Amino acid sequence: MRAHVRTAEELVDLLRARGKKVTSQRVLIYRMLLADRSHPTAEQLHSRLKEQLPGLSLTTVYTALNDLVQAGELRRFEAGDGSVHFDPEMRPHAELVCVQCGRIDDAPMESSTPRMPARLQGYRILRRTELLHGVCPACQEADGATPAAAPTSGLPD
Amino acid sequence: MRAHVRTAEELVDLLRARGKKVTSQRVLIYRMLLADRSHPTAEQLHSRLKEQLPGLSLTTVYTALNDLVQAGELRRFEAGDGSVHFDPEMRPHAELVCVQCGRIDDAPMESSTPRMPARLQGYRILRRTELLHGVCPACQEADGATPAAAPTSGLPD
DNA sequence: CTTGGTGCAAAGCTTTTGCATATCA
DNA sequence: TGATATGCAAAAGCTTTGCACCAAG
Repeated sequence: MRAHVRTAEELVDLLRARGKKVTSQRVLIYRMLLADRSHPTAEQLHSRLKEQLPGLSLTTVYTALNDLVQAGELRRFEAGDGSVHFDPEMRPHAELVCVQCGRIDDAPMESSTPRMPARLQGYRILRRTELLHGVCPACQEADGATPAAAPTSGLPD
Repeated sequence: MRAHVRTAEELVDLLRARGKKVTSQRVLIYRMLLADRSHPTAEQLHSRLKEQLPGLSLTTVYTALNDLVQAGELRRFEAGDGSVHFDPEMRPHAELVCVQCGRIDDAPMESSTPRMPARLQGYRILRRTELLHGVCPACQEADGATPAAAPTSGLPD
């Protein structure tokens, strides 16, 4: 089993291997993706990329992203509020989604099992997505005065 | 902590308690929801309901569903392909999503923990959604001749 | 030169919104 | 009566599609 692409160079190889063309747009898009751990939406990615390549179209971003998802090099998930996000991290993990500000972090899925059975109730399981909705540290503070939410002392974790 | 609504009568009480009005549409919608374990989309629910109440509008279905979700009596989730589904089952469980036919089943989340920490990486966790994408039994058979996928003999389930 | 990619505009879907009317409390 | 719900049509937001042009192999 091949490891997942983690550098722009590997992405170029991947494109070639799939009979795709290495365009400046894709190199840029993929590079940005790999450098970005914020789980951007297509739209967010596009607006960031336009700073470097003003002519870049949203359509192009979509097709590039879709290609990568199909190639199994990019994870696509819906945050639960209708927004669609992309994550180049392919190792099993959960997504921490802040219901207030929309921020998303990866939760490395500690020792507690990445439990993904090969089969369950007759289904052949292919992949797993775990979303943990909650309130991020920053929003807890912003909510201010809620001492019960973010006390400095011992929490019933 | 109150148990979740499980009968149409309880739903009527819930409506009253929230200062809502008990309309024939809502009673019908809620009844249908409770009887349906197929994780319907708003559109599916609407088309089924129209058989009983031809005049029912999709808008009304949406508002009724949104109310229930807000009341914490209905779970809303995105299947991963853009479709949005509703599930009256509020006990913690995973969703088995067939990537071929779109069927969705609940996975009771056996003994293996409904592990939902109160906190994780500083986030205060409110709820958890687990999606298991795979191929359902029917589709495995339909894919036919794939003996490795759906043998008639002992499955390593 | 042949195939795939890009960019633009238009089409498609799903969900929400505005508003007049009907209904429940 | 007074407030909420309903239904319709229109608006919105996001993603895909059709097509002419461009660029990589």
